Amino acid sequence: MKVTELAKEFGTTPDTVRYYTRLKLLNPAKSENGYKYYPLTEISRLKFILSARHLGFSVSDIRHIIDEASLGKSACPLVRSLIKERLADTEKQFQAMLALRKNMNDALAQWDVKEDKTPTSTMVCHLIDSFEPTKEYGGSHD
Amino acid sequence: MKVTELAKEFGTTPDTVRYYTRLKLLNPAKSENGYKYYPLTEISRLKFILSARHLGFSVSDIRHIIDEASLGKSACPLVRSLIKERLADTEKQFQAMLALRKNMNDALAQWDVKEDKTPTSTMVCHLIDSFEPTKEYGGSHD
DNA sequence: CTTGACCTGTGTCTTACACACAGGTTTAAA
DNA sequence: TTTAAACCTGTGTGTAAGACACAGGTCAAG
Repeated sequence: MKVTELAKEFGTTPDTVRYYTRLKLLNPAKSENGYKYYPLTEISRLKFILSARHLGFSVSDIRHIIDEASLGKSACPLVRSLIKERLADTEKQFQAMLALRKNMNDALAQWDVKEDKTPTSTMVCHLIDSFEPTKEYGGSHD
Repeated sequence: MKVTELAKEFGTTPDTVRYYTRLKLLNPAKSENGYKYYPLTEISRLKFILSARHLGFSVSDIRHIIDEASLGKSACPLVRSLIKERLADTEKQFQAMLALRKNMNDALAQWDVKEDKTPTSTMVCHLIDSFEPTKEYGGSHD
């Protein structure tokens, strides 16, 4: 399979396939014309990489996992351990986004009843300057 | 005020202050010794920038807002318009994180009852390979 | 006057690709 | 058969928002 074929097969982009290839996560054969051809092992490896990405693993994680597996060892323990870290990261980001979203919605609501004002030397926009986060609890969890 | 003082005052880092200064969002005076000194107008401008960042505006957005205000015009209409875009972006990312988090939790649960396996030429880790997203509805909203 | 704590600018690094570009290759039509 | 479209190649750069490094200047205290 060639780059674009492969990309389409798995619903990704040629650039992504090239990217992984650049990082040597994929190792295609090169035909005489200079084109890259991906044999079955590389095809299933791409599938693996994409699945792992969908599970929140970073490309660097994936590299470590592949390295482990290529030593003949089971990568499963590493995978189990890594996903817990990534889940914790995701949870943090998720909470941050939750708070951000709330702030944004609160701002929209507050601003609805405020008029526009012209700026001064110390005030670019009073909407933003006067916004208050509507704190519900003092964040003491971090 | 000097860089580090300013950063501490608003709970950010000197690097962040320097970054905004590099982008000319802040325009400190330079004293003879070469140090940067931030007068009151710049101090309140930093406060503005940080508030805007907390509301999900990008640095680029902020630049546009400041540009608008520096023409003497009210930046409020722009601000109202931009935050709606950013809120939509945030909502999208939020939903994506929600789905990711679910996938990760599902994976953890599924894997709990699976044993480790050694890799083969076409399988790096069966945990990842065999993971199924537990789709609840066919995502047809984008 | 020296030590240590601050400051300076500038340059590089990060993530996971997307996009650009100059040029080689293949394919299908003319 | 010529040629033009449609593919492919590697490599280089851009992205967001800073973090970190580094060589060197400056300042307060002992």
